[in-house]
Amino acid sequence: MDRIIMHIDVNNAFLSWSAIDLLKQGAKYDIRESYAVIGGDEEKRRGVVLAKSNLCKKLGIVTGESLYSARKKCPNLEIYPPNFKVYQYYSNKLFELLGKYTPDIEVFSIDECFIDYSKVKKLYGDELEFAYKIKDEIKEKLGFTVNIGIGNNKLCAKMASEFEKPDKAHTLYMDEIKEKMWPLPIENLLWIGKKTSVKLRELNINTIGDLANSNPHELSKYFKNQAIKMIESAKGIDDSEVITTYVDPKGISHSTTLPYDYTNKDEIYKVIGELSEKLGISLRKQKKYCHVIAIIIRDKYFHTFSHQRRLKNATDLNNEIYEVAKQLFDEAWNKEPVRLIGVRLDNLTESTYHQLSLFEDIDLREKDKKLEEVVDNLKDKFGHQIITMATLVENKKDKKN
DNA sequence: TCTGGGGTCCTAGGACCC
DNA sequence: TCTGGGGTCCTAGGACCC
Repeated sequence: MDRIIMHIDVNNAFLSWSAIDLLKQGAKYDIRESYAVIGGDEEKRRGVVLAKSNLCKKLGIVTGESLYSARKKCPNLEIYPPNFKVYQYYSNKLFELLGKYTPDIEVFSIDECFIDYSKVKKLYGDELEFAYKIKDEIKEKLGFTVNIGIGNNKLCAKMASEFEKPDKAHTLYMDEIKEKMWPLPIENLLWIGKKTSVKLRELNINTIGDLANSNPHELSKYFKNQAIKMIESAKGIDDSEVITTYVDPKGISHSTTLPYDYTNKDEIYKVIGELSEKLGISLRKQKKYCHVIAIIIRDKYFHTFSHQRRLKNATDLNNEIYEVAKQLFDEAWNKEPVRLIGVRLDNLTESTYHQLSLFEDIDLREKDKKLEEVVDNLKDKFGHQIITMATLVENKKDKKN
């Protein structure tokens, strides 16, 4: 039997959710109806568009572009800061509402999910009617609009939700692919980004239909193994499952764009310390250990590179992460001023017994671990500012003196 | 006052082993 | 006295998604 999959996608999520929140706080008008974007702090050099209103979209403003460039397209642009607590609140509300109808939901991101409707069709009947009902219920109860796409697999459902926006439901069944998907420009196809679309257009493949009908052998010359997958996508083929259970992350990372380019090693170490500490806390919260630590550096020329190392012994301790990350930084740094610094933990595993290296002091390690657990608890109770790693405290002392 | 932050997956090349 | 070949693990980088 054919599967029926739904993709639910909040229209301009961050902007819509901020709009509702601002109205609640007594705002005079709805920023969804004006030339507004949600954007990062330009003073901190995080000035990019995170979400835009439909009016801004019409002016060609896209997510991810700099506010500087967005303002050129719209001189009176209104810029609002993101509020992630509010976003998480409305995201939860959305998934709660959907959860009343079926537990078979794959949360794909903060504002998107898939539903395997095949499993509940007997209960709720025709999928398109159901989609309309749900989207109206969301609008009425939560105050924002969604698009719903329906297809025989996740790919088609997601493609369908991208059709006309906002506040719409669309179908893209297998027998509608030719008519509804093939005329679209190649850029619209999922997994075909900027780089790939440029190459495809050079090969005179301009629409999704062109790609679907291209010669796999010929295309393999340019895209190797990816070619087959690309053509399958263009034909609307996708057998990936809706995954309704929680999937552990394979790695975690934190990174930060610095308020100005850093050249002083101690200043950079301090940031690495803060990032390591955050990572250590979330690692211990998840009861995980990491086997690989990486440092990510972006220099003032926007050149981004990384350096990683597999550990002999997996760790979940701030200080061990910090020490390795610092070392990796020293090995990788090209001495150019640093714009962004990041730390990433990979190859996460469930708590594994710690294999002691020959000269390691087991008591010392146990003490470290106990200490960090105590600190975690204190932070939960009193907030983050209360305790920082010894090195950070020392840095602060140095500054005072 | 140009260009966020957090992920996943894939590929290529080198090291190492049999 | 002229260079195998397959498999696995590891690292770096790139492309894509939200």
